[in-house]
Amino acid sequence: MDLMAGAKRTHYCGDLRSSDIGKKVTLAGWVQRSRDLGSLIFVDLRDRQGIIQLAFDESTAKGVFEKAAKVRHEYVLMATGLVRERSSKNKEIPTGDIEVEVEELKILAQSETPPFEISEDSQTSELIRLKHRYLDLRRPDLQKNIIMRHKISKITRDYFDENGFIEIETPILIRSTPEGARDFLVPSRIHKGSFYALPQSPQLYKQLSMVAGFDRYMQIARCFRDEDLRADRQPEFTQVDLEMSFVDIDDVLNLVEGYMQRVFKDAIGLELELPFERLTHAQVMRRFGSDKPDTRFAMELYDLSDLVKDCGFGVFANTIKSGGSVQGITAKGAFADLTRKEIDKLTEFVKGIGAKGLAWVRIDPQGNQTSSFSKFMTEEEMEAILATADAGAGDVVLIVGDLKKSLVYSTLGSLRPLLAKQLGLLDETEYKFIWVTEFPFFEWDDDEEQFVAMHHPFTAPMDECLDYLETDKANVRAKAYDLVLNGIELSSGSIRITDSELQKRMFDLLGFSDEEAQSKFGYLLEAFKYGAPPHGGMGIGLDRLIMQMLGCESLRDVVAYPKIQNASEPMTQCPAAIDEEQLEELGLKFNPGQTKN
RNA sequence: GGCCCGGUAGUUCAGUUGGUUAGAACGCUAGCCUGUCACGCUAGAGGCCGACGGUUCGAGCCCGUUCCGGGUCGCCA
Repeated sequence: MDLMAGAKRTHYCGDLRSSDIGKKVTLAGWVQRSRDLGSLIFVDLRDRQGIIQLAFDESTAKGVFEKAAKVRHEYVLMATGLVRERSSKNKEIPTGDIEVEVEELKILAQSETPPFEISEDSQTSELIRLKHRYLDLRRPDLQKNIIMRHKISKITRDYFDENGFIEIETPILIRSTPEGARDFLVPSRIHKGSFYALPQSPQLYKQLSMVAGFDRYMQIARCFRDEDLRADRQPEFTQVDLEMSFVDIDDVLNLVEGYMQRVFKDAIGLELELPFERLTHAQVMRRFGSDKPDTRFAMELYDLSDLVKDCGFGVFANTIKSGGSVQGITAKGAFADLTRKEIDKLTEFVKGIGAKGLAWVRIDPQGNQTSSFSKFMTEEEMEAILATADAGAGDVVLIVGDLKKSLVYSTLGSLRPLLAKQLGLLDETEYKFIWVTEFPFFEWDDDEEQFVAMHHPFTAPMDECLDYLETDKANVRAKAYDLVLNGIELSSGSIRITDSELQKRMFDLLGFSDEEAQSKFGYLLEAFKYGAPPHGGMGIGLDRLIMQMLGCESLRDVVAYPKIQNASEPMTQCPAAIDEEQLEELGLKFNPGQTKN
């Protein structure tokens, strides 16, 4: 049976308007809802553009009317008829002034009752929706997101094309590199016992493409990381990956700013002001306690170490005497919100992330103080603290001290966004970008008790740090930069090392022997022997960007077929066991004793 | 791996100090209905109260274990 015999769709349901009145149209779509009034039937037909009302009444041919009466949720229909003005209009929908007086009706497919209603703002649990993602994706909000994603991808390609970039597809089956996140591995059938890895990013290939002379490369690249999931972290994700030759930091930053401006304007009609604020890593840490601060609100950190070093409160004084740090933030006007009980919750929170505790001062609207530590302090000392804290009536001061300055930062840095959310300081419609530059080159690793590379080993140090790479590791800064949007790390990049002498120094510093460097990155080092242009680039998290632009809470709302928290996909139930024969063919044996880690 | 929250009709939820036959709304089925648009009215079907074990005369409710989902910390150069 040829269901479509002779029929061609002429319009999308959601595109019809009053201007189409009198036209004969053929529509195809899914039944959103039908209202059977006896000898009058209305069917709301939905396609990706929207909904139109089909009308069946006494003038409808009998066979057609009876077919309309049989229609149920999510049946697939093709309807032909005349667009006419409605006798009673519906102001709620764009097509509410018109309807289609149906002459011919085909039921192209029936549908079982769906497990959940296909509607905007679904209240149904995500698991049930993901098991039937093809139904979930019929919902207008997800349709909108996925279509917007398409649009953003197109704008992205257009922008980079216009700026002379060439899209190059890099391999998905690549060599595993031991650095960074855990690799997804793919066993080789031909080379038994050997494995491909899925790329965490096209990093090395894009650098090789610079050596190859492509000069400006970009790719909308799928990347893979075998790490635990979060609301903003999927095991496979998409990156706008780019690399440019003959550039320094500013060139990359300027280009990416231009991209952001373009994509926000063309996709959601928002004009971003350039340039974005550029702050060094040291500056953002000192001011916000985080390398990806949300700068839509202030609540900046201040250092109380000098003020409390001789004070009567032993916790503070001893911390400073032992070389630690005491710092605070002030929640302006938070007296009513931050009750004792709420502060207790915050204390639990900070203990959960490693802090010893939380000292606090609450000032009521009349100016009366209550505090967790004032009984140990003189009046002058308290006054000095409140002056630095810029705290007055109605404010709450929160103070953290620790031997490790980094812990003080991370605690207050985590407290800031939490408080901002709780106190309603966040403007959901605001987009605040900042560049964080000059990341430290090395990071102190408590476990290994040594400095380790914070970035991949080809990241170039800042020029002025070249003199003391070996002698003052803590102060070596990299030509590495992040773009942060509303407290979310959107993208990350660097200028790379292309000088073989410098590269050798870096490997020495990072504890790579020549042999190790050769065996891990030999092909890149070899390539660099044949004329490597200076280059640098960036990877922009496309999923996160879209998520932010659309105001979504989870990546799953902007990825068509996402994984859930345990890294599986409920619809296809992957990952799944494979046949014995498949294992055998790969020369693999499953060891059930090692299923738990 | 740790911590927090959740799991009761198809869906979203309520369920009192532990006490007869576990409810509501929407959805579904059938009938009626000429301007609905969350149509209306009438009737009906639909439950392993996540699973296992324990306490008890009696468990949706209390205890233990476990499974599943969400968030988060670790992790993510």
